[in-house]
Amino acid sequence: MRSTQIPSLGYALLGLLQKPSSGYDLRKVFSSTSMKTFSDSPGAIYPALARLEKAGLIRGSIEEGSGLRRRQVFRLTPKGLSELKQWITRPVTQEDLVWGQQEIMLRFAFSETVLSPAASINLLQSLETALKSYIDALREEFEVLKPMVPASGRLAFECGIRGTECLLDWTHYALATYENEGNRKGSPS
Amino acid sequence: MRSTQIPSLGYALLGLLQKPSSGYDLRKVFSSTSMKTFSDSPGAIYPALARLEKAGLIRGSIEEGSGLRRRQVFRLTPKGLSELKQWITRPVTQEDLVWGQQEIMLRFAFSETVLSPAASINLLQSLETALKSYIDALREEFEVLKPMVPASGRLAFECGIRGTECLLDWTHYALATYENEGNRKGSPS
DNA sequence: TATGACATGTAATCTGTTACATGATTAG
DNA sequence: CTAATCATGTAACAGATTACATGTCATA
Repeated sequence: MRSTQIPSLGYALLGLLQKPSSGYDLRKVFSSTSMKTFSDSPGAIYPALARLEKAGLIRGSIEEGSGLRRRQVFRLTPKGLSELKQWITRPVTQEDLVWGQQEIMLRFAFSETVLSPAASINLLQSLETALKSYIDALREEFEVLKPMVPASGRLAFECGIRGTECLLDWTHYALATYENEGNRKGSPS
Repeated sequence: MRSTQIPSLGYALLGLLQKPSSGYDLRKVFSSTSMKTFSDSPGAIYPALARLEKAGLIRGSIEEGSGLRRRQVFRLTPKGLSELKQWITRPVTQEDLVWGQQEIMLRFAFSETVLSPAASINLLQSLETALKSYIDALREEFEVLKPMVPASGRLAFECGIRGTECLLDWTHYALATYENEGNRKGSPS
């Protein structure tokens, strides 16, 4: 019951298309950088691009400049940019956390260039709020679960809690980083 | 290119079927506990159970005891138990880490009851090794990436590194826990 | 001119999601 | 008797994976 109609591969593509790219370029990003969580297979990317184009979020144009091979370069449309902005701006829900941090991080990674540092800070604050109540919920569930499971089960659950706490620490670190940057800009050099 | 033919829902079901359960019981586990990452929808679970039964890994039998409703209870077959053991015992690869910690934690959570505390310790040690080299790889990639991306991109990447380090800390904590338990059992009370 | 890398795509298949359908039992 | 809940499923569809197909260009 995710509130999204576009799967996260779609948003990853929209985000990367801030810089116009071909399908092949995008595949290389997925296979070479540590966005390997996304598939670099043509059978995933080309259909996804076709869907985005059909939805009017991107626009492909065949590039025939300097004796190159046929290469279709995709660009964000205004509609696509606005969809991307909405996705980033959306408040972080408990559901987002349950389902995984990956998509939240993707939103954050794109937030600064698609919108602004202020938007990044907003997203971090929203994440911080969601994390705090999520950690409380996990701790409560842990108390209930503790007597019912073997040591490995308890430890696995604790791993989840620790990971979430670690993410919360990171949001504080990230917010501090933005504050320092703001000060450096704001104060006379 | 995951080395698994059975999707992780299948293994989650096998693990839970250490205790014989109906499809409905299993759905309740997914919806009520924090295994919400798995779908609790009948359209996922019943077909998955049917596949496992077809593969000979579980066996369903209709329970007609005390005027109950029709209820099919599934049990692990010897083949299913052996498949489950193999899945847990498999060494942790870099691929497993890229794809997400979730499945590794599931393996660990089941390890103690399906196999033994010794198996849990083995899995932790395998995870530790994989994490160390993965963290090195991430750090290297970070150095390359750092000058090319905006602050939010750098921070998102750092979040990944920190999360992985946090997981490594947890493996040490978990190993220490098992050592203490071993001592308590081994030493005179 | 043949080989391999570039670039794009399609087809078969599998899994999961959503929504609906079925029947049995219990509570009011 | 009727409504709600238990328990099981199915059908239609979306998306990903794998493997294959196609054509272009560079180089040997």
